[in-house]
Formats: sequence, C-alpha cells, structure tokens
Amino acid sequence: MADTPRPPLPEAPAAAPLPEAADGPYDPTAVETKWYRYWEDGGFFHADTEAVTSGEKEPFVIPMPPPNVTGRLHMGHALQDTVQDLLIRLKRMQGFEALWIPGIDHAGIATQNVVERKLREQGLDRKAMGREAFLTHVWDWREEYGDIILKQKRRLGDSCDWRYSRFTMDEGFSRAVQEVFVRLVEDGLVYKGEYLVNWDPENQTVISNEEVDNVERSGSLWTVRYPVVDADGTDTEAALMIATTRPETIPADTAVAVHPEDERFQHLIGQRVRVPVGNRLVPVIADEAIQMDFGAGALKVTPGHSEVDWEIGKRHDIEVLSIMNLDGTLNDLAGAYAGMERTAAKKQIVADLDADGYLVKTEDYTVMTPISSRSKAVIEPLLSPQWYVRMAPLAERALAVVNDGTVTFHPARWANEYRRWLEDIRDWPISRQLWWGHRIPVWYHTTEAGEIDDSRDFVVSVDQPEAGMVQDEDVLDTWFSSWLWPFATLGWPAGEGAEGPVADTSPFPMASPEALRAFYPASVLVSGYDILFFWIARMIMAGLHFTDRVPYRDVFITGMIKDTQGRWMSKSLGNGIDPLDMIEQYGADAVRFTLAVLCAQGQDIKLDPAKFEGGRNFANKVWNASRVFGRSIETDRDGRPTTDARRTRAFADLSLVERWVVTRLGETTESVTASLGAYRISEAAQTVYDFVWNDFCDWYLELIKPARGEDGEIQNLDAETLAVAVETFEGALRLLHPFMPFLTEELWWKQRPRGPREALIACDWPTPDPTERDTEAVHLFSTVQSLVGAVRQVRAQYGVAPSKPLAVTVSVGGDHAEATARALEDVRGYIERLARVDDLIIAADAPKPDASAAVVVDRHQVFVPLAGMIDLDAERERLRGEIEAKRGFLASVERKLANENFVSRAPEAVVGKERQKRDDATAEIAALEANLADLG
RNA sequence: GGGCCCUUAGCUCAGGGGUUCAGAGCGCUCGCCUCACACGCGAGAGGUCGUUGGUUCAAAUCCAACAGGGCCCACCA
Repeated sequence: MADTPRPPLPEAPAAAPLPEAADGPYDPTAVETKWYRYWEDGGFFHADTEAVTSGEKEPFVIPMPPPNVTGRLHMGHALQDTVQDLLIRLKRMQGFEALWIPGIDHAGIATQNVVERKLREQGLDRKAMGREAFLTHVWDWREEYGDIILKQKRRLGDSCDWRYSRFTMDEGFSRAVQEVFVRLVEDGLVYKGEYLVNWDPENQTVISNEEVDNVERSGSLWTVRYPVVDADGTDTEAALMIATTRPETIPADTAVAVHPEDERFQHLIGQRVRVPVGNRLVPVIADEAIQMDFGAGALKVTPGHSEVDWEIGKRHDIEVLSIMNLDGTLNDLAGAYAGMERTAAKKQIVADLDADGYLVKTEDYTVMTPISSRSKAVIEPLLSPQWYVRMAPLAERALAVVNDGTVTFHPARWANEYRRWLEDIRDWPISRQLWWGHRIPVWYHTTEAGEIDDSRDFVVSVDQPEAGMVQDEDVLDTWFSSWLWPFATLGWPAGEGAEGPVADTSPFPMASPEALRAFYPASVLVSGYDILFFWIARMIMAGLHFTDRVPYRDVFITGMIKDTQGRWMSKSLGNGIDPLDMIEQYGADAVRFTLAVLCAQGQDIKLDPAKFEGGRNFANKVWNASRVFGRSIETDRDGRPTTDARRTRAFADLSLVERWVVTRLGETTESVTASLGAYRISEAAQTVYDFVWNDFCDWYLELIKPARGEDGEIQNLDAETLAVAVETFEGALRLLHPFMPFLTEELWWKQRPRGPREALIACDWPTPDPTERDTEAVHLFSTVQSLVGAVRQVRAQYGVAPSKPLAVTVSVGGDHAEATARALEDVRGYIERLARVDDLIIAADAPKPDASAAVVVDRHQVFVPLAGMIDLDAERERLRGEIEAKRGFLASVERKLANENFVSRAPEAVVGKERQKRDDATAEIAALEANLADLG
C-alpha cells in the first residue's frame, strides 16, 4: 500500500524583513507559528516507507510515549519532547528517514474518572445511565478535548509525522489488542484465576502492584487476646496474644500462626483458639514466616485479606473467608458488623474487643499502607477472579536482550532497575472493572434467562463466536494496549502477512505491512523512569513475544522535572510550571534550549522558571549576531536576500581570525556530533553555546564588524568577509537547529536566496572538512586573545576608560620570539581594535617603557605606559603576590619532576608537559622579577 | 531489610585518573548605554570537589567505610 502523496509544496514564506538597528530583542511569537505551518504544510516531517524499502535511506524511528487523552502538556512532556525532537531533527539532517510516531493513550481509569466527574457536575450518574450511554459521553469527550495535548506539542516544535498518529482505542489498535489477548490465551500465557488482588474500593476495580504506592501512615498496633479452647471448644486459661494493625479483618481469621521453633508455643501448635470476634474456632499452625520477636510472636491468619496470610494459608490449606464487599463495606460473614464501612467497622470492633476484655494493648504504630496511585484510596487485598498474564516466560527473553546488549539503556544504570524488576516478576492482572477500555475478548454462553451459563466453557475470540453469547464485562488494563505501541501503531498484525484488519482501515493510511517492515523496530525510546516497569519493560516483552524482535535498540531515560525544592510538580501543590506559559514568555526555542542544557545524564531537574531566561538570552544573542553581517546582505522588496555570499578564497588565504573561527567551528561540529551520538544532550548544548557566544560573537564578530565610514554610515562588509561570516554562521545554525528549530530556520532564510525546499530542517548535518583546520592559527589567535586580555586587565585595574586609546608595547618572548613577533605584527589590527590601542609596538624582547604597568602572559609581556597613574606600592605588592603564586606552582612541578617514579612510570607526553610547564614558569618568574626590580 | 543516586563557588548544577578538570549559568563587586545585542560588553572576587582510609608515579575523578540528603523495591502482622 502506497503512502499518501505529499501535499503540494507551498512557497517558502518570505523571511521577515530585517529589523532596523534600533529594534528591540528577538520576538519569537510570529516566527514560531510561521515556520511550524511551513514545515507541516510542506511535508517536512514526513517519513516515507519507499525511501527505506528501496534502500535509499536508513530509518530512524522514535515512538512517542503517547500522552494520556486527559493530559495537558506539562514540563515532563516538554523535556522528553525536546530530547526526542532533537534526535529526530538531528537524524533527519544526517540523512536518515526519520519518523517520530505520535499518538494518544486512552488512559482507562484516568479518563473514566474525568468524564464521570464531569457528568456528576451535570447531575448525571454513570451507573444510572448505563454502560453504552456512558461510553458515548466518553467518546464525545475524547473528540472534544482529546487532541488538545497534541496541538500543544506543536507549539514546542515537535516534528512528528502526524499522519501516523494513533489512538490506543482506534479501530485498528483495538483489534490488535484483542488479537494479542487471544494469542496469549492460545500460548497459555493468559489465564483466569481467583486470587488475592489489590482492590481499589473507590474505583471498584483491581489494579496491579505497580499501580499501588506504599506510604507510611500513623496508625495503631492493637494486641488482642485469642483464648485457647479445649477439645470441646471451651475456653481454657491459656490464650495467645496477637498483634494486629487491621482488627476489622478479625472476623475473617481462619487460623493463628506461630513460628515452628518458638519454644513458648510448642504445646499450642495443633490446638485451637477462639477468634474473639464472631467466636470462630480456628487452628494454631506453625509457619516459618512468623517473626518471633514481633508483638507477642503470634500472627492471626487472614488469607482473604492479606497477602502474607494468603501464602501461609495456601501452605497449610487454611480456609479463606472474604468478609468485604467491593465497595469497602463488610458483608454478612462479618456478622454484627455487616454493612459497616471498613474504617467504621475497625473502630467498632476495637471498642467491642475492649469492652469484652480482649483488647490487651494499643500502641501508636507506623503502618505501611497501600494506596491506589489513581484514586489515593487505601487498597484492600481482596479475593477476586481476574485475568492474568503469566510473566515469567516473557521476562526471561526481555532480560536476555538487555543482558546481551541488544537493548541498551542510557544511562546504563537503569538496566539494573530493569533487571531487578524482571528477575522478581509477578503475574500481571490485566482485567479491570471499568467501562472505558478494550473489552476482554471472552465470550460466555447464556442460559434461557439470559444469565451467564457457568456450566459451559467460555470462548476466547475477537469476534462474537455465536449469537446469544455475551462478552466479558471487564476491560483490559491501559498498559495492555500501550505495550504494543511501537508495532501496533504501524499496523501490526497486518504486517505479519495475515489478512489484517488494519491495512484497509482508511483513517490510518500510514499503518501498513510496508510501514511495519520499514519502521519497526524503532531506534530509540525516550521516557522517564517513572514508567520503566509499566511500559518500557512490558513493551520489550511484547515486542519479543509478538514480533520476535526488540521494539527499540536504545532506551534513553530522562530525569524527572521537580520544583525548586525537589518536590514532584503536582496540581495539589500548585507548584507546576506550565510549559505553554514559558513558551509565551520566553519562546519555544528558549524553553527547548534551556531544557537541553539541564538534561544531564538522567538526573532529576530542579526547575526554576527563571532558568528559561538563559535560553531566551541565548536566542537573542544568536538573533543579534546575524544582524552584524546581515546588514551587508541585500534584500528585495519582500525582504528576501538577493546577495548570495560565497567564499572564493582558499582556506589558507583566509585571515587569521577566519582560519581560527572556521577551525573552531569544525572542532565544535565534531564535538557536538559526538555528544549527541552518545545522548550527552547537555554537553552538546553547552558546546555549541560556547562556540556561538564566546568564539563567534565575542571574538570573530568583534573583529569583522563593520565600522562607520567617513559619512557616519555603517559600511557594508566586503564580499569575501561576508561570505565567510555567512558560511560560518550557517554552520552554527545547522548545529543549533535541533535545539532551536524556529529561530535557526528564520535566520537561515535571511542568509542567502533559497528555493522552496531548501529549508534548514531538510539540510545536511555538517561534517567538518579536515583540510579546513589550522592549529597554528588557533595557537596564534589565542596569543592575541591573551594579549588583548592583558591590556583590558590593565585598563580595568587602573580605571582607564574603555574609550581612551592607549599606547602599548608587547615584548614577545618564548623560543621563537622573532617569528612570533612577525606573525603578531601581521595582525596588529586585531589588538589595536579589540584593546583600543592606537600606538602599538610589537617586538621580540622589547624594552619596557618608563612608568608602565606590566603584565606577563605566557612568555610575553605587555607594557602599558601610565605616567602618574601607577601606584608603585600597589604594583609591587601585586607583582610579589604573582611571583609567589608562580613559585609555588613551579615548586610543585619541580617536585613532580624530581620524583623518580613519576619520570619513569608516567607516559612520556605527561612528563614532557610537566617539563614545558617548568620552563614556562621559570621564564615567567624571571620576567616578573625583572618588572619588580624595575619598579625600584 | 535490599538496591540505586546525590554531596564540587552564595544558589542551581556540569565534569568522572594527569593545571587547558578546578568549570558553566545565575547571583555578587568594579567599570562601561563601545555604532548586533543592557536579554548586553569588559575586568574581578569566590571552592583544600561531604569525612576518613586505601589503590596509583598521579585521585574531585577508582575502591572501602562513615556522615548527611533523595529515590525505588520489600509480606514483620
């Protein structure tokens, strides 16, 4: 099946006219919407299967973690999307067929709750209206609000191929989910069983262990007396003291347990005790699980309401009683307490025990309480029939692919967390007692009366097997669809050669066997560690089981965004930072760049909104940088550039600063490419920032910047200078584009005339030209930088106005002083301009003028005559201090060199470096001392 | 109870055997509206890299213990 044809390409929007010199800072708003529309309309985000299947391009694929349909964009999305878009744009530029698959998750419980709450506000009740009507409301809600977050993501600049966008409950996806259930049943990996589950009485559904948070709560530990009875069931004098935090479950006690080696209770093992609530007679059993030193050393066994007890009960074949209803009230088995809510029942039972003389002791106690991460309700362990996935076989393969490196975690330490979870995996309860979700594809026969006929076997089938059968009421866990994301989005199972239902489902033209072949497995998954178990691990299991391949090669785990105090951002705390507000305030590029800088190796980010100022300032810096030489680019009436500045000089014929800046750009390119390749996002951001700000702007632009002519007008740069400026700047724009797509695209179009498809987004990622590298130039230029720095230092120290020209003598030292002096002579203009010097003498070992300040840099000296301005005492003091520091340094170097072990064992290069340091330091000290002596 | 992470400048954090590794941003001090940018420019101050041991010619960097802070797992009722 062919991809939909690309939409006709629009003309490139005219770049906005360059602002006049007096214009204010960069204003991102108009720029961002303009370019997003251009990219999207122009099909620049598109990934086509043909390019891959024909072998023309390698695929690079990222499946976006589908945000919840109830979601609004938050900082976590902004961070993760920044990383994903960065990688996608980088790879697209590097010539990959880059596909970022977006979508939405139906988010079972969350969505059902949101809609239910909304209906309640309108006076409507979910249960009263019934399943079908309620689901209509949910779908309406989804239509109305469900895509908001994807629209918000466009503001960030996300370059997803929206044609691939999927919803976990769209037709094809639902089909895939049900298909998966059926296959797992066939494979013997799904079973139904009645076990103790985590029951959420609020939402009245089962949830998985991963959805339960254990929190410490202050509670009580009650010690209760259980009388031992004789053979007739009559109380004896003896009794067992039992400590419990959950007296409301006493009516469900079906045994009492002690440790088999506990001396105190040997004689009681096998006897019976009377449960002081309900007076049930239960056996005393012995089990290793009992802690002798806890409480009085005896445990009440309540297999129907406690996980530990369930295990103990199983070992000893103890009766299981369930005394609770699904809404958290006690049932008839609780006798007098039937109908009471569980917390009320707890109070009442304690009061009654106390009144009847069974309560021995009440202590304050910190109880680990299981809480539903969804509803925050206290979880009740409850006996309930549910569907489970047998996880051990799936986990085994998922472990293997991480252990053998088929899947790599970044940073690597998350692989340990992953292993730990998989090695101790438990079966996954996948049924949920909800209405919003994928209906379980299990069908039951019915009786004449329309009831489910338990006497006949159920049938597992995607479609209704025969008329009259009814489908299981329950739906599947949300994650039971999410775990198929990387392949179900592409049309699986249609790609398996089966006559798939997806291939001809018109709303998803991109899902096809070809797409699956071309774009699966994905390349990298970017996600937070909060869903490592929920999603990341399960996707790997599903990928291996259903497609026999890993769903992605790399997993990039980001840190989580916290507030300035390190707390999770949450609605209830009101400490959230809205990314859209930040984009309004600072611009999307600024937000992205800031997040990229902060995104260091999986550490959590304590985010202060003021940090976005840094990104904004940088965006502004880049914007203004282009104006320096941008003035020299001619434009037509629409503001489009007409000057096509191209370099004609060979690299060797460039000026020193040009060879320097081109070399630096090459180094930067190499470094940024390497950092991004290793997922060191912040390092890459920092590197390109440093180049643009410190090298390109502070030195290069300062030197080429046009001066005003005689008439006071700003002059244009000559064509050759302009060409290098434009080309270098274009190189920086390419490097910056993945970080700051809008700004860079805007500036890109201002540099020279371009055709409609020559957008920056579609440009090649730069590779440095090895012949355009000049380490000599770098070295000489750094000497210039030092000398300029020295003059500026003198200026600042003596309070000489920056505008006042100075006379300066540079005494060049070092091994090749004459040659260095000649080289510096060639670029004397640099020093004159940057240090504002109007009388510059450069010579090897030039004499020191009278009454001048002296600064030693490297092996050179800079003399600035400042008659009458020098405080001799202060100058002496300063020199002495400097000499002392230098001597200390020299001493440490000499100590090192005197060390036999060091000289013989350290690499030659390291030793050589130390020798060089020694020689330089010695020379510098000599120079400093001469200066000091000169002061008298 | 097990495991992981963090502790570096006033603040937020990079760096992860060898003086380009003692750094960045913010803040602070001093001087500048220098004709791209005050969302700016120039010059500075400010850390014995949590503590103690060890490995090494060499430790902020590797190892161990300890002290703080945080996170994740876990059935002491």
